[in-house]
Amino acid sequence: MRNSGLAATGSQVPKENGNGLNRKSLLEALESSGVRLTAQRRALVEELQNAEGHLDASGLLERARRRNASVDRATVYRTLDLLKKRGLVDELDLMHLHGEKHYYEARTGRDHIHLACLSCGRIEEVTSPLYDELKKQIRAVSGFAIEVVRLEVGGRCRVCARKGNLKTAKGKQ
Amino acid sequence: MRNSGLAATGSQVPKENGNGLNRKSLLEALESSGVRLTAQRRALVEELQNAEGHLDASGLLERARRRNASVDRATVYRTLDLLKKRGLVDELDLMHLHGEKHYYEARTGRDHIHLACLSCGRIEEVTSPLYDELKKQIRAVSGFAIEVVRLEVGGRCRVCARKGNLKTAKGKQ
DNA sequence: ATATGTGCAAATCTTTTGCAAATTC
DNA sequence: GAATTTGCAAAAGATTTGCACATAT
Repeated sequence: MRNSGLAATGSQVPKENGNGLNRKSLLEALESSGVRLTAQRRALVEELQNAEGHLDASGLLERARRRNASVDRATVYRTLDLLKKRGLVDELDLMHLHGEKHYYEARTGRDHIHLACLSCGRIEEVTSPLYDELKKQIRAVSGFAIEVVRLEVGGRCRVCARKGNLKTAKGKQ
Repeated sequence: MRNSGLAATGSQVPKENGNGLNRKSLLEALESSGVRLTAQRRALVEELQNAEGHLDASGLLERARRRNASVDRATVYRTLDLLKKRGLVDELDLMHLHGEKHYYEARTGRDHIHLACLSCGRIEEVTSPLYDELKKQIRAVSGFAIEVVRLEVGGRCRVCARKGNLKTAKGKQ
């Protein structure tokens, strides 16, 4: 079970941006498909791209407002829509650990699995060849043309499991 | 890739209730863990158990009201909370095909994957040994004590993919 | 008698929408 | 100048909460 190809990274750490696994940046992907962006939208896309970890709409709004205080949340949602329609971001719930909001992340690397600790709220990410294989199998057997896949796990992280922590992370962040 | 152990069922068909794969009913699970239910809650649990396919909160409310017209939605949500806390239901989003509501299903069988067709809205379910293996691997490598897992796929079903259908299922149901 | 569950109404939270003004092509 | 984008305010949709009353132990 060791050395299975599965790789894990904590999410407090900046996302690996530009290592061998990654494809294009969001901006590159948009431009190369002929989408013209306003300055406003470019700024939003950049913030999302540069974010460490997962951003929700209001987090993205907050960051965008540091550049331009007059950005409105409607613009954030409309820009996220644009990215979603093009399959450039993944939309996550992180097991509703912090209410109903959605989290977004640039889809510029390899698909990964999100693990949410129900005790401490920590989010971990893992990739696995088995995951890719499973997707292939689903495609083959169901005939589905897969466009998005989301695998989320809830439980207790190694540390909390050892401490015997209760589930308490459900409070608002 | 054939005969891989992966099994698929369309969700218009009643859930397999009582075949070899299933564990206990929700009621059995609750009673055997010493939970006492009011008539109201028992009715809700039964409706959820008997539902074909996936129910959202208002669907559950509607069914419950056929028995007792005075049930309130708050009671539905409170009962669902009870079940969630005990890990007896799975909470799904079905790729937000119909807005932000959640869908619930009794967790009395084997974990399965949900495939949502973004064109026609059809939901299919598949199980796969690979899925179980992947969960085992995640557990082994991350150290997570896994309590819930949710794998959702969005795309176009075999029929819509063949027809070249566009994505249109996003309208409210 | 004490604790728990229920209905009702209001509140909350996130996301979406209509519209007029501003910006872009 | 026609089409798209923006901010603002209001609306919408799902879920949660406070509270007085009802039910259960």
